[in-house]
Amino acid sequence: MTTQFGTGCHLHLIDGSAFIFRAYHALPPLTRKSDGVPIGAVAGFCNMLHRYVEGNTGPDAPTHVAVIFDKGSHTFRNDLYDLYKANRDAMPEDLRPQMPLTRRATEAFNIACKEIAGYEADDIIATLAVQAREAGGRVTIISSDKDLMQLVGGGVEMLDAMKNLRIDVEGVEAKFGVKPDRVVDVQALAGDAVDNVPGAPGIGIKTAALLINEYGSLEELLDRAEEIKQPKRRQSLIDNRAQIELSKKLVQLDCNTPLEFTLDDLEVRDPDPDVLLPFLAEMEFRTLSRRVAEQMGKDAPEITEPSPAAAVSDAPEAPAIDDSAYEIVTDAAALQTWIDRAYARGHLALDTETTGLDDMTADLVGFCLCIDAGHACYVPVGHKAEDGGEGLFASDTLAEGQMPLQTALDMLKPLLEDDSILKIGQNMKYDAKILRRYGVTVAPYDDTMLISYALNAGLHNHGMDALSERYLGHTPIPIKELIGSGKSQITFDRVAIDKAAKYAAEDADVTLRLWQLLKPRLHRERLATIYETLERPLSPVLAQMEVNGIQVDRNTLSRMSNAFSQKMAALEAEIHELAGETFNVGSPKQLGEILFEKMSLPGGKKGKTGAYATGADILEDLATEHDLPGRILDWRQLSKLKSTYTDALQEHINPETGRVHTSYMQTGANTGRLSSSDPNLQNIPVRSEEGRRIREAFVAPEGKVLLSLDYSQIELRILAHTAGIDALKQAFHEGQDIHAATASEMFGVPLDEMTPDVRRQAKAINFGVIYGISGFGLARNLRIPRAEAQGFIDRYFERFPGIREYMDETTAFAKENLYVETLFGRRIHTPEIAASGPRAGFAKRAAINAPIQGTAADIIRRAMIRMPEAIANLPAKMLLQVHDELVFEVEESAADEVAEVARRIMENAADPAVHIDVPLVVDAGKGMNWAEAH
DNA sequence: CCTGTCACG
DNA sequence: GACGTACGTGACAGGG
Repeated sequence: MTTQFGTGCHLHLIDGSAFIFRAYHALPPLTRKSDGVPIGAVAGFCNMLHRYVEGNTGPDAPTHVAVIFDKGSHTFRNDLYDLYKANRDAMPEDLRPQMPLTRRATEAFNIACKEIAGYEADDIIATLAVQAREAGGRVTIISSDKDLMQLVGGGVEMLDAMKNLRIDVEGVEAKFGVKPDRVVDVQALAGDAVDNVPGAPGIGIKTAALLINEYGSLEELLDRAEEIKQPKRRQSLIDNRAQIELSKKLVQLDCNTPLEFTLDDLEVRDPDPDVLLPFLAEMEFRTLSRRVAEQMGKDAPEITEPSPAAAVSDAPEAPAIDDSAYEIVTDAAALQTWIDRAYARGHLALDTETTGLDDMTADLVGFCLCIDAGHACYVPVGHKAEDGGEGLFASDTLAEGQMPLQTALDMLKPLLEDDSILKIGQNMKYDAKILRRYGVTVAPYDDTMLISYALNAGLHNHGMDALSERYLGHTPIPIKELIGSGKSQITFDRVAIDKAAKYAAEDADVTLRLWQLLKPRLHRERLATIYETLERPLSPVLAQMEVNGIQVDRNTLSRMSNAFSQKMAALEAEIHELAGETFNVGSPKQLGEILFEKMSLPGGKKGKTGAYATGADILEDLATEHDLPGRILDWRQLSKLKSTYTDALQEHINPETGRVHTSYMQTGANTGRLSSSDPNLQNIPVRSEEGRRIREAFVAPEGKVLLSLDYSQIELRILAHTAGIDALKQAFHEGQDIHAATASEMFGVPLDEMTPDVRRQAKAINFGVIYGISGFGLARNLRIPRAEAQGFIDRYFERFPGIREYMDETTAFAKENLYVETLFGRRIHTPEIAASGPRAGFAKRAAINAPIQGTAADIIRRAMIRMPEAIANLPAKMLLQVHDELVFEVEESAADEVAEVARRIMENAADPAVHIDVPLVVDAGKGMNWAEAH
């Protein structure tokens, strides 16, 4: 029995997003008990819907109702104005996964649930409201969004559900000073900070209303702007005409949204207990389930309390990992089935297969999707036909039985970019960068590697094979079985499709299972905040930095290589002369024999392998005995610079971009530091004059400069704060030279009488403290007798007793918990702390160092995560991170402004999560190259 | 593949 | 009382 919508009908239109955000902010971050999935917003949303349904009685009750949602963040307004809503904060990470659940909740309450890609909920509401009004019905829009006020009148009203306040034509006039049909004109003039609608500068709602009422309409006003008496207003309108007209287009709701349903489809329906109660049970809403069941005269559904044992078990039952349910997708219809399944589920595991390991150059060979454990599909798109040949003779034509690449991309793109669909990957930065090159921006995504790192840094590696073996008891197919290794290695596009499919599908399957297992642990182990604030959001930032790359001048490097070659040849001749024979200068073994056997120099010590140690410290000691060790040191320095830097860096210049693109490993260091490889741009020389010149090859393009900002003494500042050392804190507050201040405090030398040597010793002690000082280590570093070094340490602890306390407390904490924590709560596991013997010493020092190094790492991560938004409207790119330094490439004219913006972000990066008792100071430099900027 | 060496923070 | 020690990384060359 359906009623044709018309006179006497009453349509309720609920602004779904407003409900969700209200629910999200009203409730604490609740999680579902059984698996830790965040569920607070869904709970609030359901309560609001329930209360709403309950209140719908009496003569004013709706005959038709719909909840309208936004879909995706990109709408036609973004095409009009790319900054539209650009100042909105990103959706909180724990809210994203709840979005699809709110749709399911609406359907469970048997309320029509509508959204249309590319349109805001407001446009759909506008279209429906106009249709209903034209059909002679009444409309109530349940929202307090002022953008909807333009719709009020002629039977359309708004209802602020929270304040239970009806807004009619008079209400709109009270708010905007004009009738609803002129609201857009006022908004166009006044602009809107929330939505980033520009409007006319200097004109607010009051003035706008005044002008519109005087001239009748915005168009009339703009045409007759010259007549305005107030010079400021007149000028603003004349100067900003285009911007005002654009603003009007942005605030004007679209009443002609293409709808695939009619008003009749929105008729009020009673909830079906067999749908609603199971849903509430699935969400584990105990109170609401009971209440709803009671009202419906049904038994409350059973919600089992997860047993504590189940909560800590790492291996829930899942189907065995085998390839029986892996499917090769070769046509659009089959792919669409998988895409539909992903939409229904709200998440999917994704894996890409490519021709290589370098995500800047590798080509796509196939995609893999997994939605339920054990069920995965492989979509081959780039496999080459077999023809028996290899290398030059290998076929370049595509193999049969694949989807056209572009078709697959076009179909997958909306899914992979959909805000409400979570993508899951293992090391997703790689896949995201590959897909980015094909025009697909994967978001939002979870990364099992990063989840594992947040949970278990220090316990094990976070590669897929290690995780699969440890948590699933399954050894994935080694890639070597497909592509071989060494000289005969082939690229993935030469692998037969059926074999590739098994490998790829297994990877996606394993990834999904790991996610199902590890993700809930984040909440259970109270590490969700670490993952959500320090890991997940950093990944796309790093991806962008890697894509940016840094320009490296090949000629500079090449010239340096030649110069090094010549000097090395001269040194080599000299070395052979001094040794009395020719030998391989680069062989420590041969060198040791020459120094300690042939020449019988003192101090020859053999290591584990029976070879003499010939490290720099030993050669430096020997340099007083003979000329040879010094020449070896010089040769080694040049050899290092040439092989690792001036030669190798040239090989890393990307031919397409002319730049060097490093790869950052987010899980590379246990403490939270990043590591950099291929090439490592975190160890470019700087300490020696000769080495520093290599930084001259890192340049800015014409018209731009490099900007380098680095934290000054960040680890010592963190130590002063965490250990609560008042003398050090005060020194930092007063901006003193911290090493000199330490020396003064320790040795009683007034600051103005400080000698460089005493300061140097204090500096070594300060570093020693951060590393977990030992008399032996300090003695070796300072080249002083061990007793003397121990004396320094004793005196240091006497002057700063808080440091010893910090060390004792930290090691005690580590022994108790087998991990230590940064100020932000990042956990670094220290299982070795329980060991005995020399290993315990290592573990103890690592445990002392980790919270300090790790807190510094957390701080710069926070700065990096905030940086893209801070510099979004500046001509600047963030290129590199070197632990306490960030390097930017900036248009010359904006360099100083960017420096100040970035400095502010870096200096305040700990706030508001942690208040550091000591100011964080950032030094900035700029120049044509990295040497000048640093 | 492992070890020694050395570049960085 | 002896032992071996500064913390965290990655790249390269030599040598088995």
